[in-house]
Amino acid sequence: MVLKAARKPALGGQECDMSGWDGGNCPVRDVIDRIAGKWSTLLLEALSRRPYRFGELRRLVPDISQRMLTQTLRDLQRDGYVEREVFPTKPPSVEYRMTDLGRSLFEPLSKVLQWAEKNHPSVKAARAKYDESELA
Amino acid sequence: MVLKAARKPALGGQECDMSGWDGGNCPVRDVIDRIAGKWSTLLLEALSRRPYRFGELRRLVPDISQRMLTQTLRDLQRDGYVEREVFPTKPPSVEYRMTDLGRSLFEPLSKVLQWAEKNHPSVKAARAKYDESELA
DNA sequence: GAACGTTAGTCTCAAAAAGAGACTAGCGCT
DNA sequence: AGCGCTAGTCTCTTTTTGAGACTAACGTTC
Repeated sequence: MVLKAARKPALGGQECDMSGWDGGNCPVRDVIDRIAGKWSTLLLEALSRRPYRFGELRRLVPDISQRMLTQTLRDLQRDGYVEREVFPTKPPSVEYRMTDLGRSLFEPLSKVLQWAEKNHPSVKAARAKYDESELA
Repeated sequence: MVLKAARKPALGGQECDMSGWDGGNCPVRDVIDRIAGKWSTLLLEALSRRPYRFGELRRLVPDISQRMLTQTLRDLQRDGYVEREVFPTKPPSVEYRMTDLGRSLFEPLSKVLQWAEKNHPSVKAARAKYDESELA
C-alpha cells in the first residue's frame, strides 16, 4: 500500500510511505476523497442492485436534496462508476446504471458495508461508553 | 445486507431493504457516515501502522487543520476505533492507537484503499474522457 | 534571566459546502 | 384550461470546514 506516488519501499508488501503527503499528489486520496462522501456510498449501494432513474433514487433516499443527488451522480459518472442514459420521452427520463469499474469498486466496498451492519452494536456500545465517561 | 432496521428478507443473503430509508434509523448509515469523511480514512490508515502522537499526525497529514484533526480523532475515539492515552509529561504528550475494533474495521477498509491505488489510472482516464466530452 | 520552542489543543472569524425549496419546459390527462 | 409528470437548475440560508491566533508550563539557548 503506497499512499503517495513514491519509490518502492525497501521491503515489500505492507510498507507505506506517508511522509510528505500532499493531497493533490496522492492517488489513493484522489480516488477515496470522491467516494468518501455521505451520499456516494449510498448511491453506489443502490445502483449495485439495479439501474435507477433520478426520481427513483430521490425517493429511495428521502433525505438527499435534489442538488446533492445531481452533484453526487455527476461525480460518480465522471469517475467512471456509473453511466447516465437519457431516454428521449416527454418528459425525458434518465437512467443511471453501474459500470464494470463501479462493480469492481463496489466489491471491496460492500465488505465495509457488511462490516458496518455486523458491528453496529459494538459501535453503539463504544459511543455509549464514551458519552458516559465524558459527562462525568 | 440489510440497510434499514428491517425484518428479515424473504429469501436470504443478498436481499436488501431500501424502502423507507431514513438516515437516523439505518445502522449501516449510522456507522458509515462517520468513517466516510475525508480525513477518517486517512487517520485510520496511519494508525493502522503504529500509534502516533497528535503532532506527528499533524505533520503526517500536512493539509489537515488542527481543528479537524482534533475533531476527527474524537469521533474515531467515540466510535471505538482508536484509544487516546495522555502521558503527564510537561508539556503533556498524547498518543493515539488503534483498537481491536478499529483493526477489524480496517481490514475490509484497506481493501478499498488497495482498490483505489490499483485503479487510480482507470479513474483518471474516466475523468479525462468525461471532461473532454463535457466541453464539447 | 529573558526569549524561544515545545506540547495538545481551543477559540474566533472567514470561506466553502450543503440543505430547502421555488422555478423551468413540454407533453398527456381530465 | 389547469394539473401533474419528468430531471434538473437557481437562489437563499444554514452548516461545516479551514486559517490562524492564543494558552500554560517547562527546557533550552543566548
